[in-house]
Amino acid sequence: MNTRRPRAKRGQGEHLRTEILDAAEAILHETGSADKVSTRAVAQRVGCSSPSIYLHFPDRAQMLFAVCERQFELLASQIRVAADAEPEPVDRLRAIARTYCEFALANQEQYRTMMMDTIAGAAYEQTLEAMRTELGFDVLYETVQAGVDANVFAAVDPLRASFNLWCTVHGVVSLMIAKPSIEWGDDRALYEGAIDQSIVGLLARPSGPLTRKVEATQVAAKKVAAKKAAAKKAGAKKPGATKTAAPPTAAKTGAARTR
Amino acid sequence: MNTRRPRAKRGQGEHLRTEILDAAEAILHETGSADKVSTRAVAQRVGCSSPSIYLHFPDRAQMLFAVCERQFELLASQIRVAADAEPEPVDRLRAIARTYCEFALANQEQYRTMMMDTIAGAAYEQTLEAMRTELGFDVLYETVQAGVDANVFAAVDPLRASFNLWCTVHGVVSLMIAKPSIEWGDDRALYEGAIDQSIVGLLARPSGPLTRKVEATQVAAKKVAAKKAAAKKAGAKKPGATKTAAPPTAAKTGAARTR
DNA sequence: GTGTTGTGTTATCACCGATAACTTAGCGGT
DNA sequence: ACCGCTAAGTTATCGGTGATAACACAACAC
Repeated sequence: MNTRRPRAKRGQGEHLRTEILDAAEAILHETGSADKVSTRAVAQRVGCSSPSIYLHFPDRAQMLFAVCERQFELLASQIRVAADAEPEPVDRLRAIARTYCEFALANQEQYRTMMMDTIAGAAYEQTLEAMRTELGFDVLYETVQAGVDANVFAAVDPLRASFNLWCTVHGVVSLMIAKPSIEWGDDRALYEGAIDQSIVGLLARPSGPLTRKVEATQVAAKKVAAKKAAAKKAGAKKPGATKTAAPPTAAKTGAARTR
Repeated sequence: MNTRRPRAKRGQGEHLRTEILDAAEAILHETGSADKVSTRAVAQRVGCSSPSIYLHFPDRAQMLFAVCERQFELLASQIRVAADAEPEPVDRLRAIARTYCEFALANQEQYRTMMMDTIAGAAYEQTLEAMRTELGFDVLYETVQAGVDANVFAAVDPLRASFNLWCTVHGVVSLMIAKPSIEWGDDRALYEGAIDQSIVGLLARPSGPLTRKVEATQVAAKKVAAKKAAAKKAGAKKPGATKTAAPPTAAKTGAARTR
């Protein structure tokens, strides 16, 4: 209204930008719905007028993208850390995939806007290219490659195998995110099962020269079975991660809009 | 304005409903973007006023949902037909998955709104339950079950295995749909590869009592490898299926909005 | 004829993203 | 000390959205 926002100093125009991002992130977190992150809502929270946002972002979409990107920057490092904690390719692969799933379910709206919405256009193409490293795909690829080299995995094309694993993992979390009203059961058991099965499919076949590897296959398979049983028993969900975005509320209130 | 729409007879209220659905479907098909299917646009095309839509649908979302559901009704039968054409479990599974992918890529916007958008709420929960049959999940499950019974597949939980396959397939098509600007290469090769790898992971291990099945595994694996090579060579896309919805155009023109 | 009600309409609200045109504070140059 | 440029915001406004309330009227039952 009348209370003008104190103007930033000459070089400090960027400050409002981060303020906008903070506000948008807060709204996204509170409402659990990207739809609610409107330019006006953000502006009101920041304490500026809505056109001011266009001083720093060409688009509402780009603003939202920037918000999500901030979160996604953590993903690669999380994956890297999780991967480095496991020396064996199989465990390493599992750790990578698990971290990816946990991240997606802990940041559902961010994951949705980045990975399940179009938000395309020329500006985002290269950003998505960059996301290949942000998503930790490199780590995944390296791990598969290492597994193939060590004859732990079958001699498949590592790029293709990595992509397929990515697809599976994305598939399960995106379904869970897109359809929160479905009775999925234990989230964790669900994606762990999908991961396990994908990895099993990747393991070296006994056809090769090494019969010793057959044993490895068997061991891994047994491990998988045991894990499944354990997961099935544990009815309780992981404490913090899944419910951050509160999807049911979002579904009732906000999601009736276009998206 | 002044030209009132000729009112339907007493019992014929439903007629406008289908007219609305037709118009919405046409707009969806022409623009390639669900965002463009606004109540006003539909109303204008039908030749009625926009509030009239609310006579037949509680929501814009439900209207869109009804449009997509009409398309999805074809999926189950398509899957059933494709499955019945293949007697062997492996081929059957591949046919099911392939049909699913082709459907998704041929009806991208419908697939997106049904499977990648929240549009949740109480009304859709049961509809999604019904979708389990609409998606042809039953056929998939039965096939996996049959394969397990015939010892062609490993003795995994068929439900879980089916779900995992569904996840993989959904993962690959949803990524392709969500990110049309990425250079995916040959669409078909992509999802065929993912399907093959998933199926290979499902095949019976030699550990079982039947050594004869090992051979089957080998044959299938070889088939997969051959297919991959062929797919890699064939730069041209399949003629009809993939391009119905014309995703690149959609990305350029319509999809710049929020979604 | 006279209600009742199905089938619509017009008018309107509260939003939304985006742009044009205007303000004003801060800083460099003279 | 002043002047002007421009960065950093503003107000006003446009066209569009989903949704609702209040009204109009034709068709049918009685």
